[in-house]
Amino acid sequence: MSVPESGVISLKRLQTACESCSLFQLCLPLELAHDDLEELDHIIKQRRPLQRGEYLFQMGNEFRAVYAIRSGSIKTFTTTDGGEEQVTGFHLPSELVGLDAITTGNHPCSARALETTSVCEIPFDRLEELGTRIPGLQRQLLRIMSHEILTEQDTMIWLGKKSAEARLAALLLRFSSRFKARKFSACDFNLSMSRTDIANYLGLAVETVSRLFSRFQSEGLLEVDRKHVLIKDMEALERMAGADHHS
Amino acid sequence: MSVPESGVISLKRLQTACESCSLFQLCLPLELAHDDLEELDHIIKQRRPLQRGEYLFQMGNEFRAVYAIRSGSIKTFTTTDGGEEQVTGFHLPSELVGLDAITTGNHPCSARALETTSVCEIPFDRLEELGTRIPGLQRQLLRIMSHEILTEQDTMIWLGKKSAEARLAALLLRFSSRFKARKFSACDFNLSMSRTDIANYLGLAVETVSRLFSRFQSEGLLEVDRKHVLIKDMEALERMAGADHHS
DNA sequence: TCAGTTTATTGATTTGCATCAAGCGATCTG
DNA sequence: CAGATCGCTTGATGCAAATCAATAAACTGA
Repeated sequence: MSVPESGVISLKRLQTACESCSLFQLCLPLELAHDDLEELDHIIKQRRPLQRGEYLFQMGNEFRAVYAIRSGSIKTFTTTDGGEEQVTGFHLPSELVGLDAITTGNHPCSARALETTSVCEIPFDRLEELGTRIPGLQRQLLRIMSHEILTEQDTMIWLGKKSAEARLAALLLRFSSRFKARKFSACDFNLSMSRTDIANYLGLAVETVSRLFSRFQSEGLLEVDRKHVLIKDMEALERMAGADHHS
Repeated sequence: MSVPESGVISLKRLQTACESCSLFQLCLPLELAHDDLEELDHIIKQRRPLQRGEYLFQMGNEFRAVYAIRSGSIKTFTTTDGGEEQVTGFHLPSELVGLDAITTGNHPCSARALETTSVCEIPFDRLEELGTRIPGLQRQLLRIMSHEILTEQDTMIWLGKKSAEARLAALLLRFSSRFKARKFSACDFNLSMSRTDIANYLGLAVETVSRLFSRFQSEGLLEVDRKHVLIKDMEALERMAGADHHS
């Protein structure tokens, strides 16, 4: 299937996109009328796929659009004063990236492809305008943002209250449930990001993450092979992820 | 000034409220027309002030409204599986509480007054409906949520990458700039929350926070007396807050 | 295909902060 | 007003995870 560098995608293609979960987060729970769907289609642009390491946008760039991931994966990160990188999130197909830029008008973080990644661009001013005419769309946008706040609160708890093993277990479970939501296997998936990125996101050292993977494997909780993970004892992981730092 | 237990507040009162910064976050940047302001007024309800320790809402409660703080302060927190409390935020006058409940329809955290606190209740369904008619209002709502996401990303960086001293310094600076935004002194303010709450929020032990306050004072960075803080060397604090964990 | 680079793993050592312990002032209560 | 409880502070000790160090394995590109 050939994809134009940038241009309106057909309604048929949008529907296919929804089905293949790529626009799931914004469209599916909405049950949009045919006309609304067509309107939404007209403002969405398909972009040339990004190669591994390419930037979707960089910190400080002007905010014009949000992006729905169709396939592949993205990491977002900021660069601190000291030049250190802090990973703020991993983003999978169906999810929306860039919503944290609304207030400031500039992207507060950079977004980079972790593998070959295909995204749709949704100009924000047009989405906002469309939202005033399609109440369900506006509401869904608020929902998505509210959900993002929730996820981040969860992450804050990991970082503040949980041990290294609990954090990694929790992250793996989060991935698992996100894959499951897209009807993929919940136990068997690939990590497109490096150990360094995982460690960075979890506020740990690479060595610690590496050791934990080894330990989880030796304890029979899972199998890891490079980027591939196979969860063998989901319940044990859940117990581990739930445990508070000291208890 | 007597306040009805629950009822429509007058337009005049709403304007006063905006001026006194209590609805700042939602109204002020908006420059609403007189008619719009009146509409907004009709959906806002003044609630009886909360006493210290009283709940505004509890985790699991049905989500019906967001709350704008007029005076006082609120802490939000979740309770983990192990019964441990995790403070997720401190909320000052002019700020909105409860936006994280939109997705789920139930409050994911509890909100409790840290001191005598007066709030306005804004039924969410009516706010949403009003937003479809006043585009500026809808946009402001998105902005506020986006800003909340940003703040939390910041907090995640504190927890993941910063030393104990950097975290406390950063929190004090955040308070300082929030007070300043409300045209209060940026250097001289009261902390309505306990050391335990601060420690909890920052992912530290109470003892560590206490030691840090003592050290900051002995180094001449600030003066603390019970709940009162006077920042004496803002730049040193900024340097401290900016430093990465290892550098 | 082979040097050069990046990424992952494992071991030894250090350290920042939690934990344990004890004391003190303030507020509560019968 | 005495005893209990709570919030805060300070000191001594222990441990989880960072850091340092070394090697292996996997990519990179001429």
